[in-house]
Amino acid sequence: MTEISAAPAAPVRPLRADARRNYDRILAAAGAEVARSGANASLEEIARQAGVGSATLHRHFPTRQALLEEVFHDRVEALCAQARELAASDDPGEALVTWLRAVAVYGATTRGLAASLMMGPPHPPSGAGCGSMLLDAGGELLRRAQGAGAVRPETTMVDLLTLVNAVSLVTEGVADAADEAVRLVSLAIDGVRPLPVSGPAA
Amino acid sequence: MTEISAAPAAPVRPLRADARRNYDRILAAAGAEVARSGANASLEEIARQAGVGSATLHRHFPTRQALLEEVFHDRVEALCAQARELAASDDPGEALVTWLRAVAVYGATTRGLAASLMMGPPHPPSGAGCGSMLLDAGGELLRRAQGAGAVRPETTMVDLLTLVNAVSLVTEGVADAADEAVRLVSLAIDGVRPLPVSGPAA
DNA sequence: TGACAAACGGGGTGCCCCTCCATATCTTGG
DNA sequence: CCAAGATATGGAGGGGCACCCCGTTTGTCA
Repeated sequence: MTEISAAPAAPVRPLRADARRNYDRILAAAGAEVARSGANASLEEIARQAGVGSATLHRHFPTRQALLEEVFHDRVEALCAQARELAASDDPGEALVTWLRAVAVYGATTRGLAASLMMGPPHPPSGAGCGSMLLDAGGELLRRAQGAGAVRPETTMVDLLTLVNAVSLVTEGVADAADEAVRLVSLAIDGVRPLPVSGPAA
Repeated sequence: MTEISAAPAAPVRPLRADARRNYDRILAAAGAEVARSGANASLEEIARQAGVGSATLHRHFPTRQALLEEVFHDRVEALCAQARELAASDDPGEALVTWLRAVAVYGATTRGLAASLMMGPPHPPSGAGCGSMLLDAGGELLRRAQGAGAVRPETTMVDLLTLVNAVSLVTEGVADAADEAVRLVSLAIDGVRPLPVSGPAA
């Protein structure tokens, strides 16, 4: 988890040894710097801390988004793993809600993550980026929850994640970000109207 | 509404004529530029388009936030007016929801507004800024809705506006921003769980 | 109308993103 | 083991932006 694993899956040609070393250094520096300053951290500062020239950084990561994507890859993967675990739960409705809260907390406490997820193609993230990973992992949870009748059928994972991400984005950097995020997500999940005499999942 | 009205309420000394002219020009240019490029519009470009030096802009508006606050003042005031009208509705629950949707649409379609509202002091905006204005105006609606039993009593206006703002922020700039915003806000208001046989407001 | 407060804006500083290209470093076939 | 060629590097430079200093101009009012 703390180990930076390696370059992307199948680079047609393996990177030269020194190139790969720099790649990893940049990623490590970026992780630290983004944690400190958020998604707009200075790329030059990252290069400086990694001990490489700024050109090297730009060669490895053509866009800021590409860098962030890689920085957060492991953390997003962890969230996906959690989704897969929760998919085995015998209360699919609660499983989905639990996961959404977890995503919100992660996003609210991990500086830059939410912003990074919003950077890609407008909203339905397309490729194999972090957005799509979450979308896929969560999709399964949503399907099950809907199957169990715990969630309205017209709900989509895109909407849910957009909402959760919006909350993360807005609570990021606040003192008690995690609490705030959980509270807002819970509000959105439960709605603002009073529960009928006995709620569906009370 | 389209007229830029004047300098803030009570500047202890009235501005000199040329100063006031520049103030208004800057505000107009800022409105245009922010509409084009969002809350991060270049301040130098704004000064350029207003035909003033950048120092003049900084003298009138010490921070970006101060400028945005003034740019959006009228539009926020309009939303507050709408809130006051809606406060007379005989269905306080629906009135609140209607207003929240309106705020979301406004925020999603007015580039920079949502970002500007999030810039101030973390979340419970304090002073007499746009955030507080909305908070006050909406507070009345919320109180009535809660009085009518249409909204859970522990809900706060700060949370509601934060949520709505988050949605605006995230949908800003998307093609069908208004639709998207309304859909997400509605989702958050209604919650994700299926309605019981007959919903409270069906 | 003249003197003084008020306002102005050019230009400087420091930071940032991104690219070019002369140089240095790895890798591999002989 | 070594050279030739492919790869990778990073300093320097172009273009922008935010913000401030301070000599100059412009209203204002007695």
